[in-house]
Amino acid sequence: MIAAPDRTPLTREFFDRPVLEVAPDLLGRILVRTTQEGPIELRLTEVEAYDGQNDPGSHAYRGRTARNDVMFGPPGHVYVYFTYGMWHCMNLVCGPEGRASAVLLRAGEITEGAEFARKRRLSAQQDKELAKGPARLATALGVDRALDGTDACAPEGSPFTMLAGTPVGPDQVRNGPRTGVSGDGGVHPWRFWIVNDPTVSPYRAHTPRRRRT
DNA sequence: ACCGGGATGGCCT
DNA sequence: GGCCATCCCGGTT
Repeated sequence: MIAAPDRTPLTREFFDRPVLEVAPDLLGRILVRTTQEGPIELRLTEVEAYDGQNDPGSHAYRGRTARNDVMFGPPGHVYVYFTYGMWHCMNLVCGPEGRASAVLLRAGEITEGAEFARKRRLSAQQDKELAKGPARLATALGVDRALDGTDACAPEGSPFTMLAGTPVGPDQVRNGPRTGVSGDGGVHPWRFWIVNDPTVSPYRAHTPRRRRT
């Protein structure tokens, strides 16, 4: 018997904890993204922690700006950024307020509303690729800067709702260096994923862009 | 598995 | 002014 996922929304207190506690605890939880067409549900399988303090990899490392403003606000809200001229990625702000820590949502399994996600991810060959990678995840869920600052501790029917889902035990969690983070040298093993999950994105070390010829 | 190209905003000098 | 970015994709080996 497999217990049905718990559809109780996560409270703000859940996010008002140190980011290294929250990040692994998010694995197996369910993000509901309610779009115009209908709800899409994503079971989180891979995340990364970013701490606003003494973390050169964090967008908040050099202080508060218009772009990262939401990270400095209350926990449980969504920080969306735009990168590489093409992509959006989404984070969940953690506590305490003002510390500017956040969890990057790197991958997940679409458990509901895949028909809506497929329309945004036409290049995906299989459903397990729909949200395999942070920009793919944001694309599948129709997330852009317009949703920056949205509360994820909101009732179902709101743009975002985090549900308790089915947390995974410590034996199912693995961790390692963060992906694509410059200036980190892999010193922070702050990437967390569910062992052997097919939706987890492959590890890529950071490679500096070469100038266009 | 491993490349290279794509594209633009943010932030530092 | 100029670098580089919490990356993806398609082609090739």
